[in-house]
Amino acid sequence: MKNAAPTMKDVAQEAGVALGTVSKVFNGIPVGESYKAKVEEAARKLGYQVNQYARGLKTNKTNTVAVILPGVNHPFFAALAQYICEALARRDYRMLLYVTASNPEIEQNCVNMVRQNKADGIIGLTYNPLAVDEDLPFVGIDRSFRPDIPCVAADNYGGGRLAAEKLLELGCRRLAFLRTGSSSPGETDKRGDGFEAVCRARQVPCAVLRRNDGEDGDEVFREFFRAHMAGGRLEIDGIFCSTDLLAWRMQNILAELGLRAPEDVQIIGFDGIRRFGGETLYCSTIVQPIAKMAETCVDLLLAKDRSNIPALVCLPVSYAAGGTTRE
Amino acid sequence: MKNAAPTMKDVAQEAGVALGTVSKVFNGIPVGESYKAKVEEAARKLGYQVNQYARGLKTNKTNTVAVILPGVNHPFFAALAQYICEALARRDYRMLLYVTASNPEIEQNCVNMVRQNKADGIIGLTYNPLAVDEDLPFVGIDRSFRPDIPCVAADNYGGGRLAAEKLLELGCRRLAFLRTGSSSPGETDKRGDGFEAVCRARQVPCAVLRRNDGEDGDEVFREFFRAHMAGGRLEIDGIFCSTDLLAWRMQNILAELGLRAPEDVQIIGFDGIRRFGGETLYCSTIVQPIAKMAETCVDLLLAKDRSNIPALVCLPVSYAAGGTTRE
DNA sequence: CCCTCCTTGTGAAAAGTTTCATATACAAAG
DNA sequence: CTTTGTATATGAAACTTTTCACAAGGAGGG
Repeated sequence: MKNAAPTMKDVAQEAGVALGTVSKVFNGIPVGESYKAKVEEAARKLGYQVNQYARGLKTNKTNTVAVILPGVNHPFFAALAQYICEALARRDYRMLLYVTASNPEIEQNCVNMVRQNKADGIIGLTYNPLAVDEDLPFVGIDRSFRPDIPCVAADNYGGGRLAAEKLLELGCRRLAFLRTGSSSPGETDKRGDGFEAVCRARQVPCAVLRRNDGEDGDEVFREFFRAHMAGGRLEIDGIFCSTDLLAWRMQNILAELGLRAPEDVQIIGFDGIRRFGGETLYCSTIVQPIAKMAETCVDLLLAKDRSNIPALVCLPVSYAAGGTTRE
Repeated sequence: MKNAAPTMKDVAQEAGVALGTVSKVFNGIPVGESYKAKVEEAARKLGYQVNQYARGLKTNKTNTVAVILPGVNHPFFAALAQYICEALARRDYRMLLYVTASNPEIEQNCVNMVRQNKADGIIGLTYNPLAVDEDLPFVGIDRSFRPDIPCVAADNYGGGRLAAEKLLELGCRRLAFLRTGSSSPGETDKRGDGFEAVCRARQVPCAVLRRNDGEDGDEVFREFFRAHMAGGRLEIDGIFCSTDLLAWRMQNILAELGLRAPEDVQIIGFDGIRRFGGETLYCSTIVQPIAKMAETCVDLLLAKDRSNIPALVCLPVSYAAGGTTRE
C-alpha cells in the first residue's frame, strides 16, 4: 500500500509532542532544545515536508510570485526570466511563469489566474491596461499602466542620448533613428526622444522612422534607405535602432543595398543582447542592466514596507562596442 | 476597510443557497437551472474566484506542473520552456519554473521543493540522478535517470547518421565529429555514435574529439584543427558538431585559421536554433522538433492512464541547410 | 389521498497547516 | 511549605474548499 505523504500530525505522534510544537519548529519559533531535536529527528525519519498548500491556505501567503512575460523565446525576455527566477529562488520564493504573446486577453486572463493561485505578487511585462487587484503587489517592467503601480525600467531616454553622443563622437554627422515595437507609446519612443533631443541641441540632422509591430515589413526600411541614397552612397552615416533585433535586421537590409557596418554606416542598437555562445554582441549597443532590473523588480515586489515604493526606478544604461561602430 | 477576497460562503449567502451547491456549480456538477443562475449571478457580483490553495489542499491536485531546466537563457531551453508553458496553459495547467544551472544540489533541491508545492508532476531536463517520489509523475527530457521514468528525446542517433549521410552526399570525404557537453554520457554521445556508424559503414575516415564542459576551451579545438592541416589546407572537409553552439564556436576558430564554411569546410550542427530575429539558422543543422517534444512531454505527464507509458519517446529530426554547407 | 421512490439541495466533516488562549511545570520568594 | 510568577508546551479553532450522508420535496402508483 502506498502511504500518503506524512503530515505534521504524524510527526507529532512520532516525536511524542503536540501539533503546535511541530509547527513552531518548522517556523523557527523558539522551542525547547530537547523538543526541537525530537521533532527534527521524527521529521527526518518520516521524510516530512511542509505542505505549502495547507500553509498557504492558513496564512494567505504562498511564497510564490507570478511572472508575466510576452514570451521567453527572445534573448531579452529569456535573460529577464532567468535572473528573476534566480533572484526569487535566493529569497526562497517560487516562480509561476505565464507567457502572453502580448495578447491583451491572455494578459488579463493571466492576471485572473494569479488571483486564483494566490501568488504573493506579480512582476509583469505587459502591454495593455489590465484590471488588477488594488491589494495585489504588482511591479511593471518597462511600463506601468496605472499610477500606483511601480515600474522598473532602463533609462531609455538617457540611453537614446548616449547613443547620439556616441555616434557624434565617432564622427557621424547625419543621423537616423529607426523604431519598431508595440503600437502603444512606450519605452522605445523615449529612446528616440533622447536621441532626437541631442540631435536638436547639437543641430545635427536626424531622419526618423517610427513603425509599429504590424507595419514594420522590410520594404518600409528598404524604401527609407533608398530615399536617403545619393550617388550610390548613403547620406546617413550613423543609425540608432530602437532594439538590437532591429539593428540586426537593418544590417541585412543594408547588405542587400551593398552597404556594410561599420564601414559605410555606423549602427547602434539597444538592449545589449549577446549571441547565445555567450560573449559577442549582435551590434554596438546601449546595454540594459537586465540582472539589475530583475533584482530590483524582486526587491520592490517583496519590500516589507510597500507604502513608499517609488513609482519609477530608472536604471542606468551603458554603451558597449559590438562591431558596428568604428571604435 | 479592505475586504478580504470573497469565499464560497459569501457567494452561497449572496445567492441564498447552500455551500455545496456553489461548489457544484464551479465543478460543473449538474445543478438545477435556477440555482445555477443564482450562483453565477452572485459570483459575478462579488467577483468570486476559486481559491486554488483550498481546492488543492482538499483534492491533492493542483493543476500545476514543475518544469526544471538548466536555464532559460539558451535558445534551446528557452524554446522548450515556452512551448511547454503554452502546452500546459492549453490544458489549463500552470507552470512552476525552476532553473538549476545543472548543479546537482540545486536539481535535488528543486525536486524537494516540488514535493512541498504539491505539483501534479515534473518535466525535467536534469543531468544528475535524483531522488524523486515513486508516485510523482516525472518526464525526463533527453535523458532518464531511472528505468521507470519516461524520457522524451529527439532521435539523436538518427540525427548523427543523417548528418553523416548529408555531408557525404555534399561531397565530403574526410569527416570529423566534435562534441562538448555534460560529462555524463548522454544524448550528445549518441549523435556521435550515429555519425561514426555511418562513417564506418561507408569506410570514410572520421576524426573524433569529445570534450566535456569543463575541458572544452578553444585551444583544444584549435590544436585539433592544426593537427589536421597540411600545406595550409584542412584535410577534413566535413565537420559534425554536437550542438549548433559548438558549430558556431568552430566557425570562429576556423576563421582565425583563415578557413571559412562552407568554402573550405562544410559544417553541420545540431539543435536547429534560429537567430533571435526569427528566421535564420546559425548553421546547417539537424533540427530537433522542440515544439513536438514539449507537447509530448506534457501529454505523457498528464496522461490519464499512466500504467503503460513508453519508457522512451524518440522523435524524428530533420536536416536544414543554414549556410555552412554547399547545397 | 397516502405512501414510496427518486431526485436534488443541504450542511457537517475533513484536508494540513497556523495561531492563540489555556494548562502545566518549575523556580523563586515569602 | 505555600504562593506567585514566568516560561513553554498544548490542542482546539480557523482558513476555504470538496465530498458525502442525509433531508426535503415532488412525482407517480395504488
